Amino acid sequence: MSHPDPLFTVTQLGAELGVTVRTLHFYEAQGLITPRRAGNTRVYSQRDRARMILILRGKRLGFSIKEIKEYLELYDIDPTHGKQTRALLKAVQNRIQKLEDQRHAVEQTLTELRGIELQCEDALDTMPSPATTAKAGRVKKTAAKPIGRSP
Amino acid sequence: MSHPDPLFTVTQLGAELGVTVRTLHFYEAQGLITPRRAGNTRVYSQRDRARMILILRGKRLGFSIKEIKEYLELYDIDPTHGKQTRALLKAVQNRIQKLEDQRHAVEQTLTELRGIELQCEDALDTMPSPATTAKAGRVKKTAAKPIGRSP
DNA sequence: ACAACTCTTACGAAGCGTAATTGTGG
DNA sequence: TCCACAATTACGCTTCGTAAGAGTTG
Repeated sequence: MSHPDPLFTVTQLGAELGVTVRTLHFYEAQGLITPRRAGNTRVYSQRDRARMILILRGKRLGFSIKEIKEYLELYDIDPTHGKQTRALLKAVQNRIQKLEDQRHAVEQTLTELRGIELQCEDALDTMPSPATTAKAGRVKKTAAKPIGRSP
Repeated sequence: MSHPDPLFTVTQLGAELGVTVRTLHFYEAQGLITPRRAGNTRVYSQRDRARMILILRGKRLGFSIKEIKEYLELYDIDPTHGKQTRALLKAVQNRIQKLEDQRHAVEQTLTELRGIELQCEDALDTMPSPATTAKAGRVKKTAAKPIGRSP
């Protein structure tokens, strides 16, 4: 019962959580955490640390600072955590939808990029080598056009 | 032979390419396009239009303005388009790598989000309904805790 | 005196959106 | 005179990184 509430300095908490001091300051300025002060110096409690962990998790999952803040505010106010859970569920489902869309976009872009990759390689094959202006065997004359015409 | 080089105004070109006037101005400020001027008014040529199409394609594929600019500069200078093609190939391969990484991250995040989604639904089931403080049958008492413990 | 922190203030970056204000041709 | 479009200037948004300058504590 000697340490019911260990405290941290910015640098300590930052090091423990793997974020910079600037980040802690920033989240505070955004109203996500409100460490107490010893005079002018910030002092972080366990509760601040816990909130930071929630915040960082939210970030990993792609939520914005604003979204995370709203969530935390619900969390603070609603004692049953009912509205809070429902809000979170909605947010999570929205996020899932966005990520699935994004996955589609990534797939499409990858496909297109691989096409261009092939065109480039093909063009380089059908081209005299950098210093060897004419010597190597040019094999196939398939029109190269690296970019710009196709789609 | 009446129209060897049709010209456009900002609004016209913007409409045709599906971008705003602001975008055209911005790309010009970034040095990607340099339309001529009729007095003070911008006049876009076919060449400008062609460059814009290249630019927009680059954007679709996720390249930055700076990358696109470098590419266009090579394209302007190198007559054989050799260095240009090799540079493009590298850039494309880098981009492919990044997108594959991103795809991985998206998959992971989706998995985690679906887990949280289930936890939320579960918690809401195991919880008295919003106004019906106690009446419905609470079935399973699986610890709910929507977020925060199971990093 | 110096190292090691801490604090505050503020510009930078990416890619335009969104005014706000001022022409200008018809 | 009024409309429609053109131009310039510049702040806003997001999430911190990166100084810069100043104070403190041991």
